[in-house]
Amino acid sequence: MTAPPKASGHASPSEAGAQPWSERARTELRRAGYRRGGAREQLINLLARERCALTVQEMDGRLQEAYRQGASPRPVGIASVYRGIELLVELGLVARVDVGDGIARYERASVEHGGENHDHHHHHFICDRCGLIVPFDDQPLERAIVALEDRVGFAVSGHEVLLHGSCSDCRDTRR
Amino acid sequence: MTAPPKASGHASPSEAGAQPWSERARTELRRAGYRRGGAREQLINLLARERCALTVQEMDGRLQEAYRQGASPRPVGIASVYRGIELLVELGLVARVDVGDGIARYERASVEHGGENHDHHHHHFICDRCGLIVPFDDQPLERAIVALEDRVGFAVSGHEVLLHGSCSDCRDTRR
DNA sequence: TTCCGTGCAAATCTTTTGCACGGTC
DNA sequence: GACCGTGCAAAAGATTTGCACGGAA
Repeated sequence: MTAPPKASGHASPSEAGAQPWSERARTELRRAGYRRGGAREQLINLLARERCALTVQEMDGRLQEAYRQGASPRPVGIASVYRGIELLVELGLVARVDVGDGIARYERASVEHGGENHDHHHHHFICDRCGLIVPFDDQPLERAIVALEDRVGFAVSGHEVLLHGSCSDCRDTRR
Repeated sequence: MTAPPKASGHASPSEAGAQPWSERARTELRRAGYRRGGAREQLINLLARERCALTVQEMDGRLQEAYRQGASPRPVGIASVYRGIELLVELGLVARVDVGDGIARYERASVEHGGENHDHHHHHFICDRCGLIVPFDDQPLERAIVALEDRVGFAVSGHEVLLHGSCSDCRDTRR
């Protein structure tokens, strides 16, 4: 857990309009009292570009490559990736997804507050044989979960559904 | 992935009757060609006793304590816990649950084949503030997932639902 | 000018692997 | 008697932390 520097403004999430995720992320960071920095900025841009979950290794790899191609003045350290991700998760801007292989993955969180602007809310199917991860969404499932959230005695802030099994390729190739 | 020693019998799951989980586990292990061993046996008994997810550290701690109290001739090494768990997961007898703190948890898997004997199938609510894990089950949710499983183009062998949020204690104690 | 954000390297923690011995089949 | 299962210790990864410097406010 990180201690916010000084937290100048109010802490409630902004109106969460139809603005792109990267804008929302920058706004929330500033609102929470964080300064702007090069590594964090590159991380946001990277996550904004991706739809589905990435590992820290993958993020680091892409940032290294961007550096090699002259896109940034200095290399982004992997520690900064971890620190940036941790912060974004704390602020609810990024969701962590554990598919069961012991490596954490992260993707931008969709806006869930108003119910509108589900800017790509989805869940994951995992092939336990080859590791393939396929995103999917399903409205009936979402409805069932929302209904359930009201019934349980907790303040639910997010949910995650994982389907494990075999993808079509692996099913055919019966080992 | 572990290579089965010799795999004497057929590999399909047994009829999965109303027998206790520990019995089923021992049967499946034998059926898959594995021998019986002290550490594995103690691990099965431990998991059979627990309803919800345990970390490897927790399992190891309880086995150490059992040893100190003379319940076993020699201490169970943590490597054997990892190896035993891996095997049980492979055979579908144990399910891995990742709640998002980077530490793997394991609990016995319920029988899902016939639909009967759901011997404690459940999902988890996680308090992201204090780490509390609360199991819950919900029939409408299960129905939605089963319906979805038929619709996706994969062979789904299991599913997991995680609700993140704040438990009543943490919600009251607004930090 | 102050204090935060960052890169680098070391430290920590979880999980895996190598090896030799004792037990199961 | 052959080969598997296990404990111990070392190794391998993933993630976190300490520290000094450059940049944002």
